[in-house]
Amino acid sequence: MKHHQITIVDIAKQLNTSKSTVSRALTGHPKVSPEKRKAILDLAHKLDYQKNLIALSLVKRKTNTIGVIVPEFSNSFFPHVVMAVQKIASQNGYSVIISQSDECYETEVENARVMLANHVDGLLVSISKQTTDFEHFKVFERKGIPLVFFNRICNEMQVPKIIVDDRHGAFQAVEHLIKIGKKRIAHLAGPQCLLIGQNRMNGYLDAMKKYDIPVDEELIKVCDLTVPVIKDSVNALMDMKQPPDGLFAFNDPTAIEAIRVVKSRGFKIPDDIAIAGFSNEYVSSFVEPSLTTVAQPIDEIGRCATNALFEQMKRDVSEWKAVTNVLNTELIIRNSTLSDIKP
Amino acid sequence: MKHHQITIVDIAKQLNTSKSTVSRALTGHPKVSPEKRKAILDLAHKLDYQKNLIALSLVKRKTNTIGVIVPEFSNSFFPHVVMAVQKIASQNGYSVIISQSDECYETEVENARVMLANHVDGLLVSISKQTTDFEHFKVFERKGIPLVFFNRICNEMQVPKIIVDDRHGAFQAVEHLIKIGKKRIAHLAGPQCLLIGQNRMNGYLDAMKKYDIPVDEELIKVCDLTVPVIKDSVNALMDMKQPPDGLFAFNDPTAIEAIRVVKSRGFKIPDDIAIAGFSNEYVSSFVEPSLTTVAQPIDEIGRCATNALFEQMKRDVSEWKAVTNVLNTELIIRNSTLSDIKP
DNA sequence: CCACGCATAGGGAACGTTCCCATACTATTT
DNA sequence: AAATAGTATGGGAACGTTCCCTATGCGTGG
Repeated sequence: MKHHQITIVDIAKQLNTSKSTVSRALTGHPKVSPEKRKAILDLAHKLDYQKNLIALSLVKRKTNTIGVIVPEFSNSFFPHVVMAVQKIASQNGYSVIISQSDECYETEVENARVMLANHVDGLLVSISKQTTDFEHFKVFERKGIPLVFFNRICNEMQVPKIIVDDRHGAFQAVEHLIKIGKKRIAHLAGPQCLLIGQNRMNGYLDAMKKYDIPVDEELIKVCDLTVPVIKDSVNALMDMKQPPDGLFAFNDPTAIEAIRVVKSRGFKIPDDIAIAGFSNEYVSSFVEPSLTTVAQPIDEIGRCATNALFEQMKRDVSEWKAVTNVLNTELIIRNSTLSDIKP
Repeated sequence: MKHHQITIVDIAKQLNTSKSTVSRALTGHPKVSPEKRKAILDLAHKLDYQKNLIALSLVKRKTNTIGVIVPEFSNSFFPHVVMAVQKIASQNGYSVIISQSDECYETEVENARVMLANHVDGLLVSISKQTTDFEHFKVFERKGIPLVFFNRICNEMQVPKIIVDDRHGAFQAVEHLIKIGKKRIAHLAGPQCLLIGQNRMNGYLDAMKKYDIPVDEELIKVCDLTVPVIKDSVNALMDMKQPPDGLFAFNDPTAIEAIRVVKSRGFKIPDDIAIAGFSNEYVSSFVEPSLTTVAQPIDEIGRCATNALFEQMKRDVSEWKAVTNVLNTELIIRNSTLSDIKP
């Protein structure tokens, strides 16, 4: 015994009218007599009638759904961005389909395929650390589906991008390390295929250059964001004859892992080595010592990206804009770079 | 100039065949000649053909989508559960629509409405702290759409439920406080409309009873999970003539807030007051002192809930089961209840 | 009294797919 | 050689909605 869904045809039959009239009444079309409208609305309510958005999507060729592809949910950054996205989307009557690439290229391609098959009206993407080919996103452009990158962007595509000023943020963090008197400053760099990896490294180099500190290649370790590699890198740094007295990490999870290693080896933070991260994860204010970091305007990133997407969706393909929106970062100084700890 | 979507009809026309044959070739139906199949598959690939899942959903009356409604994403618990859900869903060829109620009843009702309109094939729910009426979920039962509650459940509905043994977990935490010698143990309780609020309170009472410690009503403060209320409650406790020497909090964020207040007033943890939480948030191992807490099997909750939902979806409405799956918790002892801190 | 305008209502195509049924053709069996 | 079985193919309904087009009925002005 199949469950029958109530449709406008059912309502029409019961009221001896046509599905056209019922449709008009339900969508608030003016040309329908008040009595009939009331009868239809009442019956619809009584029967728990729910418009079938699937059918509507088919005929309108528009799903009122946007997709979001992010690398992962394990840190606080992306869930918080998604929160902001969902808020704006639902204000505009849109649903959100979220998927995670798990930092894996193949999964990302599959995610994109699912988004396409589900006919999202627009897509927000922050790419995985493995992604270097963008064919799976270019399909969207060809099909006329707007795309907006945020945080981790694709440079070779002409679409709106929301990023923070990673280079300047990194510069600020390293400058701060220099200003508190550190000389040998190491950098745990992120994947260099990610633009943010390059930019944060460049910020590091900018600061070193500005203060005439020679860059020691040995002090720059490119990591892939996995715990074992971070551990090895930090151990290698601290094993040096002249270990670093300052450390700027690609992001907070990396910095926190570095803190763990450094502490377990008996070094004092920040006196032996001062450490700074990037992204101001929720957890960063809680670690011991609390982590100096570069904060990103998470809500604003989500809002800007979603708004940019909706703007794009309103426009015809021929009028698509490709502005890159660079948001400001803020250096947050905490105990991992402050020697006089207040209670 | 509208963007035209490639359909099976386009492919059929180009190859002088019918849409039926194209459909068969694309779905892997056996009765199609090898040459024709190859020609169709090749052309489909060449044209970037993407099956329209919307049309498919309409004809199959099945969307291959499940919905998830959670209270919020601001802590790590729900995002991690959602990760597990998505993993299993995508393994089964299902997409996931996620929405947050923001702990607000009205938003939850709206979320449920959207899920219904999008015709999800099943729904996973953890209710908001305000929810006491369940009409918006009962509609799903009436429409034959399976529903599974997890973590924060609805007792009055006969559907599968995945919970942890909150009562026993709370008991373990409080027993631990008693065993390390604490006598005046306070409880920062959660909303009593939530079953987990009641159960954790009961676990607290169980432990007190077992060890013949009289319960002082003044030591039980019901909170609503907002920071100001937690602060006030903790301050009130510490202002008492005889302040508590142990504290069991409804969840980790509450416990962490309590740690902040207690520390800022100059009390020593755990010597003056030992503190335990519930849920083992990611952040809890990083706070100073690290927090003793009751861990929930996050992945398992997500997996069990999703599997239960898929089981239910396979069955006819008349054969729906309503088993409640109670998962075990684990007490994790950290420095907030350990006086001899190792380096 | 008839033509006309206007308001309301109904019929039916369209959206893109699947799947049942019918048809045409080929191969097998008696 | 004819009947039969089987195979590949095409036609068309169905899913639930919107919206264009047409029909009906009514009142009004010439």
